[in-house]
Amino acid sequence: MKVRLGYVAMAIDLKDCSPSKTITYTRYEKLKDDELKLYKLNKLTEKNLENTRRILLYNKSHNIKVYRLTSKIVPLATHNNVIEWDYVSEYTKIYNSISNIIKENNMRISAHPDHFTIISSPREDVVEASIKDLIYHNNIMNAMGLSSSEGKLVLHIGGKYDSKEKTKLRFIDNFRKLPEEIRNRIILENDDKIYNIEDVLEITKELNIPMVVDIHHHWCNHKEDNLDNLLEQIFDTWNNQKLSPKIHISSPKSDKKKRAHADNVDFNFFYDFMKNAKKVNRDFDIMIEAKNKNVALFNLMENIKENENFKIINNSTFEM
DNA sequence: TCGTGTCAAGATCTT
DNA sequence: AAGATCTTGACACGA
Repeated sequence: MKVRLGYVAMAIDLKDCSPSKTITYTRYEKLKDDELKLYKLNKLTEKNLENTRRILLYNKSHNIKVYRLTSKIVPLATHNNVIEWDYVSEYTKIYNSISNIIKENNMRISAHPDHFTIISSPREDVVEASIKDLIYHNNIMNAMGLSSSEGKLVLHIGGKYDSKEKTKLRFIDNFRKLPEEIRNRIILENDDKIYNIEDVLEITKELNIPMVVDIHHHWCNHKEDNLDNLLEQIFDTWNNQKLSPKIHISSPKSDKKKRAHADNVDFNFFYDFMKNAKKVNRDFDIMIEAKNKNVALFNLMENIKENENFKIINNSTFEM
């Protein structure tokens, strides 16, 4: 069973390399005229794309194939009062360069629109804004040459609102109204408070889309502690996909802050899960969601090296 | 240049 | 009905 590790958004040891530089709306508003506003948006976007490119080159040199893009490449991208501008054709060159790095190195690139993007909300304005955000992510992925079968967007189900059951139905209804290209990108994740693995599986099976299980969220929010039965079902949601299954992992920060992410991934937390995964015995990828980002990945690999049950393939890949 | 309050966005709990 | 909290990296601003 071969497993690859990946990380989120930024490499913390790369100096001055944030791919999420931004401007607050308050400050944007204060800028003298549209020309200056546009200039500012352009400069930040260019920098973020360049830094994303640097990170991908870093990943290449460290043999890291799994990476999640930041959602903040284009500042204020979907803000209603910000001038509409073309953040794609302005930078064809750099998008193409990014695309080439991804293709040549066979990288798996995803994105995770943040918690404001909720298609199950009973509020129409929230759903509308969410669709706008999905379109933005889709534009970025297309610009980077990532097809719907490669560039996936991870979403959560949403809040509880009236009831979980009604919300699930609303999710399904609204999902079906989305453009096909976007529907094909969406994969669903269990959350740490409301929608557990069983809830998410119910929806992904109905919509025939993949599920990503977050082990930390599962630990915070579950009916059955045991993953044995569920993991195979979760991995099976990927059967008609080009990509192999993916899971998210992080470990609780402390006893008091169970839901917060720790700096690194606790090896025992990871190992407990891996024993479950071994029973399914299928190749998959792991997204590490720890404060120390890429360094947490390297730290975990160090622990893995010390354990005789694993065989190291390279900096980010191992067999069990 | 360093530290700290604030920031586009939602939802939920408290008051 | 309004405010605090969750969570996050980076801005904004003052010392």
